[in-house]
Amino acid sequence: MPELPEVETVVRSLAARLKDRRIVAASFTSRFVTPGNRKRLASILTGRTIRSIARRGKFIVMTLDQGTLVVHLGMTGKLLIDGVSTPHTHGVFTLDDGVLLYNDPRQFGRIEADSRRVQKLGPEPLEIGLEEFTKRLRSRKSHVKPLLLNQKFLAGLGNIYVDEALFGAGIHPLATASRLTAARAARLHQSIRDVLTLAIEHRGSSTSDYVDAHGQRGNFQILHRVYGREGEPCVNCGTPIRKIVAGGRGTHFCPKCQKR
DNA sequence: CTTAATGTTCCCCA
DNA sequence: TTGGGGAACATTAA
Repeated sequence: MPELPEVETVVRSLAARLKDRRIVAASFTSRFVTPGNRKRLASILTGRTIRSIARRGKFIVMTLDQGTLVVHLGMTGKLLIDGVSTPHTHGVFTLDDGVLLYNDPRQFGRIEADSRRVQKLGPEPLEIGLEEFTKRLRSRKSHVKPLLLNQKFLAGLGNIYVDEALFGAGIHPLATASRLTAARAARLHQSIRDVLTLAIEHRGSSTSDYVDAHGQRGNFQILHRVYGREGEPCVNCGTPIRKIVAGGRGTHFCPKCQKR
């Protein structure tokens, strides 16, 4: 479900309902989503008031009157306001007004009361300036696709938006980061901003089961230009979109428009 | 039955 | 230390 635009949409859809709500009870059932002492986590959160909710990279960060609640949605995590409990509900936050559920079939997500993982993140892609972005690219010899997936390099991009951003910039996913010209680095910087901004406007991509906190799907998937379009014609040149594996992930690109 | 899926982390090797 | 490849983690759908 979750890359930067999806997490941003979830945060926006949660904000008004969660601000100043008190957690009157919490319970957790997954040893993967909530590693360690689940009862202790529940007791830490019980009685706390949610002061604010924000996104950092792909993390949802709730600032409490005491401490912090950090949620990562993994691949299939959902936070649902007043949702219905299912066999995949692994977290229940009973609020003074309503209930917040955490559903996650694959259990790759995490619910934690500390922000150590958030502090290791690289810069926000919508905030970093061109100069700093170019400098960071130049210092890395890796292929550009796995580099953009690295959350320490840049926080928030995932498999869909890296493929879309590289297409927008005309850069091959296996291009070497340090060898990109200044002009191509600038195109990439702008392309990342454009694709993320547009995806947020369209409330994220629902390629399979992503929904926001009210169960509403996103619409950006219909505007994908390469992701999930293997064999279909490139929107620019008509060449069939190719799919390879890069950085261990399915990677979609136009072999004619994207140069190494 | 096999494969792939919006993610992260760890391990092995160069 | 950097970087690539693969596996692991759980589950579902094609």
